[in-house]
Amino acid sequence: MVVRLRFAPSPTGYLHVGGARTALYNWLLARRHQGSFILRIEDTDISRSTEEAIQAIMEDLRWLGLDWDEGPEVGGRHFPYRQTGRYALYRDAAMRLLRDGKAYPCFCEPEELAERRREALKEGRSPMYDRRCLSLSEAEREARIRSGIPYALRFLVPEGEVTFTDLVRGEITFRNRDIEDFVLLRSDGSATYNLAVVVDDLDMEITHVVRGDDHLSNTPKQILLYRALGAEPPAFAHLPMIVARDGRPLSKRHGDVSVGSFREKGYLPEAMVNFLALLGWSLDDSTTIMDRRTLIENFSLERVSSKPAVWDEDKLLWMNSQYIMALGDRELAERVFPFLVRAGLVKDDDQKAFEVLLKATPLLRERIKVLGDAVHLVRFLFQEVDIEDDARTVLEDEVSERVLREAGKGLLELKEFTAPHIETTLREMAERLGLKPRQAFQPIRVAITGRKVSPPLFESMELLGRERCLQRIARAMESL
RNA sequence: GGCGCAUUAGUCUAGUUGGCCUAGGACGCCGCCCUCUCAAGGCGGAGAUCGCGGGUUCGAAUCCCGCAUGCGCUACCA
Repeated sequence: MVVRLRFAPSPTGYLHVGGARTALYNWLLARRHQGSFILRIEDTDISRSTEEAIQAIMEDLRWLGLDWDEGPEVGGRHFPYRQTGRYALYRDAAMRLLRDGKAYPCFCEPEELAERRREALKEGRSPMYDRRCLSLSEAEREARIRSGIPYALRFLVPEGEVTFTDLVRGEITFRNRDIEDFVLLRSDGSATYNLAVVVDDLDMEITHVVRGDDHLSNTPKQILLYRALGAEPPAFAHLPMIVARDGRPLSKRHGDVSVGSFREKGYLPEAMVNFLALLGWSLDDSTTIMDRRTLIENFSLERVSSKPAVWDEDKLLWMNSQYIMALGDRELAERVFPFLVRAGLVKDDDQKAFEVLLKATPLLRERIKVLGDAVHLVRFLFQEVDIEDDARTVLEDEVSERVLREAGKGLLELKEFTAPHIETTLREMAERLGLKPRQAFQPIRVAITGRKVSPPLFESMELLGRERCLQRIARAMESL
């Protein structure tokens, strides 16, 4: 069997990490079994859906490397891939159910229903729809329809129960009497979510529905719909939610968890994918770093955990640093460069600046966890320094002036201005002055980079060049 | 209120059919080494009576029952 999986976000906002993981698992499964991965936009809620959100979601998916075989911008046999425009399909299905006596019109007004719900809840009863419109006589029903009273279409939930095997959690049973006659078509004629997904998944021949845990309770309704439409339901798998440390669902309160924000901070998509994959799934008892290929070859729903995963940004950060360390010089420089541009340190097309960055890359690699970290580490290479306040105290030490003066002299006389020579000279100087390396080098570091923390001093100096090093040392002395 | 799902260290998890678990790996944390700062790296360490209470069994994190807690659904939202 050719598997077909889909990711069906509703474009009411950006893509967050939970959605990204759902998309990833679907994609992984599709790739693993040489099936299709479909992107479908669930914009039935027109008032909350935006075009920007659709674009942003697609951009984030592409950044993660989750390409879709069918969907917006790539097309496919089941066009269109957003629910707006598929109304006819939903209506046809609904009308078929109505004709078959599996659905019925409901004339109750929303306000009235809400009121009844409140009452039921207050009295401790289940707030289920009481089916009052089901008992309307045929004549009465006709009369109301003819007089133009707006009505919704409700699904007539049959008796019995629904049992299905969730690929993650096993067998689950719901009693139909706990399910109310839910609305299929709103009184304005639009389809509700439960009708739309079923019709779409059916039409798009989806074989596996892999989605968040929050849809588990919707599943029996959808299975009932499949049966009523005379179709076989797909396989279902419900992923545990991703929650914050306090155990609550991730939300804005817990910081920015949009995929885009991680991209902007300088996380690598491959690290993101690796980390996301491990949030609820594991290969074995010890493997943590896995490339895309390994993921594809090994991913399976059987090894998906059923308990909620806590979003642990510390671990993501560590993982990102692992991926950064594995990058080659040029590759890393190319990825870092745009961050320098954005920080205003260099111009987009500054080839010379890129070459400088490329040479600095080996000094950076083990010192940054996200690409954005590079900015403050290499700033001194592209900008005159402004000595930071807490670095100032280093210069206030009484030995500083002597160190800077001697260093300046030594460097001036240096034949070759390269890291090894600089190091030899400065170490000799330190010894001459009876100073520990740290005492001798910190003032120089501050003078050169403006900060107490920097890439290795001697290499940094070589990169900067003798001229500018001497200038900075002189300037630091003046400021004393 | 009803229904459903979940419960191994601060965190991600391993633990597929009960014994090889004196519960394994990773992040984080602590200490030492290395060292021009910061990292990276090396070595070592603390941290879980497997939510609680019963039961089945020679033997349970693993099976059964109950309870508690958390989360989800219970919309003419998705």
